[in-house]
Amino acid sequence: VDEATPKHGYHHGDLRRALCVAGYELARHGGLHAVTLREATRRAGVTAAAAYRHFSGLDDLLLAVAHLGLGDLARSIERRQGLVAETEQVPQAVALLEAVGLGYIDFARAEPGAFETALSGLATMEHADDADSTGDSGRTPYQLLTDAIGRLVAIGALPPERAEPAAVLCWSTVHGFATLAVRGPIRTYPAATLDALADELVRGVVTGVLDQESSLDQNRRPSGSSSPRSAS
Amino acid sequence: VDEATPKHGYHHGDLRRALCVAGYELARHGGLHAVTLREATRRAGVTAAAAYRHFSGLDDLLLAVAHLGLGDLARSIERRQGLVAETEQVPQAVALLEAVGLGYIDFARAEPGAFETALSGLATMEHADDADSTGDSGRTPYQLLTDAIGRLVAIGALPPERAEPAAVLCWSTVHGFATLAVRGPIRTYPAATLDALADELVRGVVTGVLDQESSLDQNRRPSGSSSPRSAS
DNA sequence: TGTACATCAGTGAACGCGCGTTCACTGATGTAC
DNA sequence: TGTACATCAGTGAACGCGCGTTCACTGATGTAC
Repeated sequence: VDEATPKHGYHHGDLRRALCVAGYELARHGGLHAVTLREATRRAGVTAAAAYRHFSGLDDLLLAVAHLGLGDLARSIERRQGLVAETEQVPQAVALLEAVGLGYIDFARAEPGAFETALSGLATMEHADDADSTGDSGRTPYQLLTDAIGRLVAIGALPPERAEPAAVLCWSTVHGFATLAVRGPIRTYPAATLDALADELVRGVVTGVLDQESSLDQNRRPSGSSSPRSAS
Repeated sequence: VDEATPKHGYHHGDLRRALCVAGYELARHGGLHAVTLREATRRAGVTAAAAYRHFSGLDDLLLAVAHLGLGDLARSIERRQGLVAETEQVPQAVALLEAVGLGYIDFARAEPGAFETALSGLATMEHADDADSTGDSGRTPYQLLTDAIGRLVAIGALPPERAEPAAVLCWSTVHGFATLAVRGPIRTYPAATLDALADELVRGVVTGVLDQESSLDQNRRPSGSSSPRSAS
């Protein structure tokens, strides 16, 4: 992800790459909305039409930019996981799952524009097998999440049929916090407060997911479990 | 929120209202991005410049549209709260808080475009005291949340100093799920599955928030509770 | 009650903007003989 | 090794688009006498 090194090989060298990087920079500073074919080509020192040699159109560039964001998100998670100390099997596996959530929140707070772009729904996160969308371990953010949960299943801390709902619940929780911390009402909180809240949130959801009693008996309470639809 | 009833009183009747409604309709069908001064005025059967008699510009209209969305969101929450059966103090208060989350998720799923617009950060949710942003009870979505939590505090189910973090955690969790259910990876899940997941999620977070043991001792585990910043 | 006037909501035309996309082109690169 | 040629990455000009915003205007409304 280094800039303005045109390493001439052919005409431009690797214009596709340069456009991706320029687009990603735009995303970082102005969010999804700021990523534009014309501005990306301008940054790359090239005519707008040149982009069409490497992308089918704007959407194609946006997708590539989103993949770059997912890669950085994966690296942010990997960094947190790298800090997990070795200990007994279960607590370590728990810590690795918590690191997924904490790294996710780190990235959203450090790079709100890139986060917004990566998670805007352009790249369907599960199927993002693009090389750019993986971290140093070669895994996408989603794979890092499912791997951490798979590990808990493997050591018997989570029943296999709970793996998928667990992934959804963890991801929802962390994603919501990240969103609110970036452009929601808690964006003005001091960083230390957000750190503490993030820790608590992540610990809470992981604990909840592993707690059989609260997660297995879905019909615990008789009050309406179906949903009234259509608002106003 | 009815359409095309110009109830002539002055020139147009109430053009400001008509433009809000037209803009809200655009938001419902196409999301924030689809709300445009020109299209809203077109829908209202009026020249684009006419909007400037009632709004200072596009942002002003967007804010008004977001407030309408918050109002519908509040009503969606109130609908869920209306279904809560009378029972003992604590379980009823718990059910009222859960209803906030469930109504929030209902609204996001039923009206994704309106949801996106209302929560896009235009209206700072806590300070949205506009009349349009309140439900039938005269309270905004945020007030409905803090009221439900305040009730738990009042009956001694939650220590007062936990009220604010509890609000943040509940909101984050529910908001994340709503986002992922609307345009995230679980948007393709069958409705019944999402219903079940939403129930589980909401119950889980409320339980977690009320569970003193997991929420009060913040330094339970020694592993890093500060945060490494800056990604990539 | 009727007329003159001030107000002001909505008009219609125009502005500049940046965008995505197209097209015939040019000129550097790599290849065939 | 040198020349002729095909390839194709990037050019530059142009297209139409819808947007937000401005401006002098008009004509209906409400008010003062």
